[in-house]
Amino acid sequence: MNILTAVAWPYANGPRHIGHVAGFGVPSDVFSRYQRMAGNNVLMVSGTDEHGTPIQVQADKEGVSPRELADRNALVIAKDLQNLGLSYDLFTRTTTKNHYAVAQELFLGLLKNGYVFEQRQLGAISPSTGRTLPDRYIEGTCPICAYPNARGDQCDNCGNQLDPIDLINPISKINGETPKFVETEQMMLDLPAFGDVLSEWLRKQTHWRQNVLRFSINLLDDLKPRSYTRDLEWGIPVPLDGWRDRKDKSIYVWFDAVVGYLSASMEWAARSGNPDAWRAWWQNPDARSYYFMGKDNIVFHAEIWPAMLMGYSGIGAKGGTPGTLGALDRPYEVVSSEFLTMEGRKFSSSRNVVIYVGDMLSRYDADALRYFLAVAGPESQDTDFTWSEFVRRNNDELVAGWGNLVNRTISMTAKNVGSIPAPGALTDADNALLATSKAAFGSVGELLARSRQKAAINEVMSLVGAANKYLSDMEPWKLAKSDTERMASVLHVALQVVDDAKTMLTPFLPGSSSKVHAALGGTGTWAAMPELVEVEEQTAPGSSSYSVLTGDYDTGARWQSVPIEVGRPIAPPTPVFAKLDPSVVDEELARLETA
RNA sequence: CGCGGGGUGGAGCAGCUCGGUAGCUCGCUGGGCUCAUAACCCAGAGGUCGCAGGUUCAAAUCCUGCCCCCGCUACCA
Repeated sequence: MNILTAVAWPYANGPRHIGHVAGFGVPSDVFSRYQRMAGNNVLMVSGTDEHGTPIQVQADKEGVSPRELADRNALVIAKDLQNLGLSYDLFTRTTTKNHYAVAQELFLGLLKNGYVFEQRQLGAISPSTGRTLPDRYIEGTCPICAYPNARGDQCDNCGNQLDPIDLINPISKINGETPKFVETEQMMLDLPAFGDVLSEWLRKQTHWRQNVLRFSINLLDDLKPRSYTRDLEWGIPVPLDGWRDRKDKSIYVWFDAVVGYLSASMEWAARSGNPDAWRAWWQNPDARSYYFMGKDNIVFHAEIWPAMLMGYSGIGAKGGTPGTLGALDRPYEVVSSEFLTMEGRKFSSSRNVVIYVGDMLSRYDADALRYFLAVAGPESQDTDFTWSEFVRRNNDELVAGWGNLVNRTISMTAKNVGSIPAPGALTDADNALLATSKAAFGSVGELLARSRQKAAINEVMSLVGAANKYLSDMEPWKLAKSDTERMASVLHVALQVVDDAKTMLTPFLPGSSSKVHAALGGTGTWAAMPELVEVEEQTAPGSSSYSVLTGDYDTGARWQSVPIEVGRPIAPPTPVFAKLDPSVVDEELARLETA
């Protein structure tokens, strides 16, 4: 089967923190790596989301162009994701010519079918720049309770939803000036025209996580036309006569970002040498697309993006015909995570309640973080990241459970045999453990296919526990002195289970599984890692180059138990995981307070 | 009555759809083992499943009301 893993696009206004990768990064990579091992044809795409007001504002503050800011942050983010081992087939950017063209094509297709219309709208703009001032950038006195620091969209004091124009003494949070409320023309996406088809479609998605589905269906009650454009230069030009060259109009960043899934698929296809290859994931009833994100993105992936895809394909209250790309498939599943909090508080860069991915990876193994996020991440409810819990999970579960099983098994083998021993006659206990191990591929695989990653990794870890217990029961270190033939059988069984567990842990812990693969005498690449490469625009040779993540992940690793090869040399192992000193908890907490 | 999630032994969670004397990982106490990164194995202590009612032979699980925490409300994942 063809599987599209569509990963939310990190916004390039700064480095990403571990909450971001908990939501979209690690889960999507675990999923993709599993699907590839299961023999499916995976296309995993994403990139940095680089347009919009926050980047413009940040760039102004730093005195650079938005493009320069985006260039810098895009590279930082791509490197972080690379170091985390996220196996993107293509991680690109929204500032490519290809993306501009595809985003504009979607807009025109929707326009042609009547789902986009022009409307004059009252909105706040900054008098000094003429740019749209989003609601949350406006503050003022609440007209209801007189609270002086009410936000443009809501009063934090009385909880009422507000319209910024009603605020008393509104000011811009960006530069303190008084916003101007003016009527400007915008292109609107006619979301109500998709109410019926969205409702019908959503109600069929019973395989989605319950909370995601409920939330999505709930949103249908309040479908209003949404502005497709903004008064902002830093965005994709609106491809219409009279709009195209205007410096004060562009496509709204969200409507450009979601198109990235499609444009990145097309860019990947072009780079692979077959420009039509993307169609196998987008125009194929046998293909499935899975979208990974944090819960704040649900509305864009369960409502707006499906509406755009349907409208472009000629589905909706106004009918229509597919655009020149042809009809496009909707998401098969929107896999949304909840939120990770940080020592009990919400992540906040400005208040220093934050751990950046780059900082984390400079001090700890990628797999230590990946393990924590897989086993304790916000899969179906908000969860809290604490340093003490991170250290505990690492030391007591990853190192003491899995790392030690690998270490003790391989050490004994190296010391007593020097190679993978041939088994003698197997006992009931031997066969029982082997059967448990083999059966786990089915149950763990099924959980992974359904994105129940916590349950999946827990099941593998309980196999690890069973193997540790098996060794305790069999005491091969005693057999080394009394019955080397029996010892050989026990070690053989244990090594087989270590090999199986290594395979099943590969989606979660690709780096350390590769080490275990090598320690068991395996050769070649076991779990491939993404590469950062410099590329040129396909459609515009000679234009400026940029960096993308890509890779060849077809390593031959398969989701199955492979009989270990008797006679393969086994050397004394080096520890696969590092135990963390408990003092890092205090060190990190101090870092949070002072930095 | 804006929406959603949650409140289960010291910590983090599962169980709740389809009611039947509470489970997992870790920690703690005691013991064992010594191959292994003081790792591994066994045993034990520890919970009236947020509160109050109700339905039922039986409720963590269903119903009603209440309390508390978190997130979202469209540009902070």
